[in-house]
Amino acid sequence: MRLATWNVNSVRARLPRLLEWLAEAKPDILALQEIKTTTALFPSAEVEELGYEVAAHGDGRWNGVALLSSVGLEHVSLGFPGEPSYEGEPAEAPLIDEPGLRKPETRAVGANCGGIRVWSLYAPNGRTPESAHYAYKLTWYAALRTVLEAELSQETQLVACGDFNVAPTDDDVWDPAQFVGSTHVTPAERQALADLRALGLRDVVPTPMKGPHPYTYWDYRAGMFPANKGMRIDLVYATEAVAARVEGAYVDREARKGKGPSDHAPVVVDLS
DNA sequence: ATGCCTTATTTCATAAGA
Repeated sequence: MRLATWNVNSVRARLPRLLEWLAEAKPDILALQEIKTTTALFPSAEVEELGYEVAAHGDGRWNGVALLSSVGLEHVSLGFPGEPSYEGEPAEAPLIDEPGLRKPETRAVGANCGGIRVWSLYAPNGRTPESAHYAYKLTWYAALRTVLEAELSQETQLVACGDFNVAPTDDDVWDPAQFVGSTHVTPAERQALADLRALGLRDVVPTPMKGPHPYTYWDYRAGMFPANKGMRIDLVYATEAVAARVEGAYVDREARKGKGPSDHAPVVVDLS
């Protein structure tokens, strides 16, 4: 069974490349992030034509996640219980019934696929450590931890994957000196990842395919990809039972090349 | 080395990304 995760940076802008990649890589399960469209406008028909069932969770211009599966898609969760909403300024998100509370952003979708509980996750960016977005990021991680802990008491086969927007170690950024004072590398963010691993989840580190670092993201600007100045922020966190099934894992950096790529590459994991 | 930002929208400018 082949499972993959890919931040596509707009599923509609990326549709030709997504369809091409699906036909070529043939994942059984694909977790998508930053679909940047609504659930209704997700190109489900095109994907279903390739044999996938689709669970999409998007609310417009930002964020949005989806799960594609050719091995079943059951018990779909759009978001998760207790998922926080961004409560800082500006007040962009729609209000829900309770005064002052906004609707959670579309950052998580879960489903049971081929005997595995799978989550496609898009963690908040955080912007700067001083920002309300950063506090929200840590709150979101704490809520995610609570939900995964509950599910792990029931499930042995579970994968939480996606764009975590945190580089687990200094080896996971092209130049740690460039990231001093930035998000993605702070002790609190790395602790949030460590707290997830402490639940019994293992970081399935992919093979880079080029160079020593399995980066998954390269900024569009300034030739960062050709220079291989990247970050490893797209992660696959798997239970011990799933990790024991891993036959191989790699970063498909070919998908980052050419015309109209996402700024992230897919992470592909093969399971027995 | 596979190229020197890209996306959707409140569109010809802006906010956000990480």
